[in-house]
Amino acid sequence: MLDIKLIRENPDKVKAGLIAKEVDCSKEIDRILELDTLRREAIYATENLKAEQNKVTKMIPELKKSGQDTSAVFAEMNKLKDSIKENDAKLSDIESEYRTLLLSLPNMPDEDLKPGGKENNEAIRFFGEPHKFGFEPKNHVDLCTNLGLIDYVRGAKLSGSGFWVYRGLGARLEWALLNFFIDTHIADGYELVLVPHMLGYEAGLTAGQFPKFEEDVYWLQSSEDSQRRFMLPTAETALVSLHRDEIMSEAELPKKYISYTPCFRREAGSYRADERGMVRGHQFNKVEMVQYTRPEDSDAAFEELVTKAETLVKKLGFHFRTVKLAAGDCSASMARTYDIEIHIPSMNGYKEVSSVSNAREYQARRGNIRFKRAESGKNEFVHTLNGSGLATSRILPAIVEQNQRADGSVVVPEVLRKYLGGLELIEK
RNA sequence: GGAGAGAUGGCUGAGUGGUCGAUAGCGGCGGUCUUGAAAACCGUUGUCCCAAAAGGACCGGGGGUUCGAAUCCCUCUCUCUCCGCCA
Repeated sequence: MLDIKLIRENPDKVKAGLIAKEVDCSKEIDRILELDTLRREAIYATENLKAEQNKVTKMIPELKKSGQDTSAVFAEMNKLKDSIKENDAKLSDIESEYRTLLLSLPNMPDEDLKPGGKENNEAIRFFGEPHKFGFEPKNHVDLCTNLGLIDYVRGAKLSGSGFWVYRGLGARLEWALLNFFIDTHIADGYELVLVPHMLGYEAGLTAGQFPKFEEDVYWLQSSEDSQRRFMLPTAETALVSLHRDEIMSEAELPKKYISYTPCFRREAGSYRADERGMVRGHQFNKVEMVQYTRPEDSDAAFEELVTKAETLVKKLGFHFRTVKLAAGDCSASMARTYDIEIHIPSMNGYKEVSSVSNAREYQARRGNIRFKRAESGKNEFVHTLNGSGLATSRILPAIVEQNQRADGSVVVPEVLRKYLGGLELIEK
């Protein structure tokens, strides 16, 4: 959620910022400004009436005590009550439209981002070189199937397309990756948190998925609306709500969390020929990193998260590039995002394996997540940041493709061997 | 699943219709005393709306009764206890 003061004082700047993000919210913003004025007028009117009511209410016991006739006062109060009710109703209409619109606005992009979409993304760092093969490399679907690591057919049998089954060494390799990630993060001082995989509406609202993207997640049916839950699309949704409606002390910041969860996404209509196999499923495993920081610390935290993700990719032996996303390619809630992409031979290009973002105050405002500044005693919104560290569903195919040998066997990355009983080679 | 009891400020816990935004204790902060600390004593200490003052709102959420609600009624959510069931 954006700060209404910013919108009020600088509507053109906000409009321009969102246009850089390729979202034209000018109409919404104009309406928000109208509603903001109406809202404040209504508050003023209602509060004056309430003040009057409070004043008279205080006098009534004394009038009664002194035996005076109170019926005229009561009649007057009834009239007051009616107009208060009327005004309150008007105010609540205004506020509900106001709030809905305000919640629908995306975050403002950082000023140093290039405007526009994907085409303006900018690779800012490279590490290593794309792997070269002395033979015709196979794609990960064939490799995984031949080696018995992934069972695509039975995945589809169980749950339809977009699902797969990890089997045997494939399952163990997946688990080894998760363990490697988790151990690395713990060593870096992050707290491991295991969260529910089904979340209530408020969590989605805070993270910024709702109200706009309610259709992107899987909802669980329930007869009671208040009990309605969805399967989390990323652990970020849970971790960002961990401190919702809390005021933290300045000393406990930054909060550094990691969580492993499966992630559930509908991915409606997004299949493409080059996204076979495990690149875009409805369920995948991910270790997510989230930080809550003071505003002045979030840039450094962002760099820390990017570096952490890069280090994991590096340790697995991948060539990668880090891409600074243009404003329009950052997701709605985020002020800035860097993607880390690795080269997957069969996809003949780079695929995102981690996405690190700074939401700045956007999520904190939605979820009312604050900290008390020690010096001033004032409450301020925290900044929230998140990053994948990492999603396995693209790492495993990448490992298999990049580490394949001519005979179809796959070399296990060194950092994973200790999780696989020292296994060095996966072969048939 | 059945029966019952609760939800009050950072915590504990009073308050059952009229200066109650709320008694008290603990904790926190500031001070006195002390070489320093502890103890003791004194003071202070919630959040939000509004540019601010004035004012208003907030005693789990929502609704109602009343001139007036933390207090009465309805409803939802959550917590606890007992029984049953399951792991």
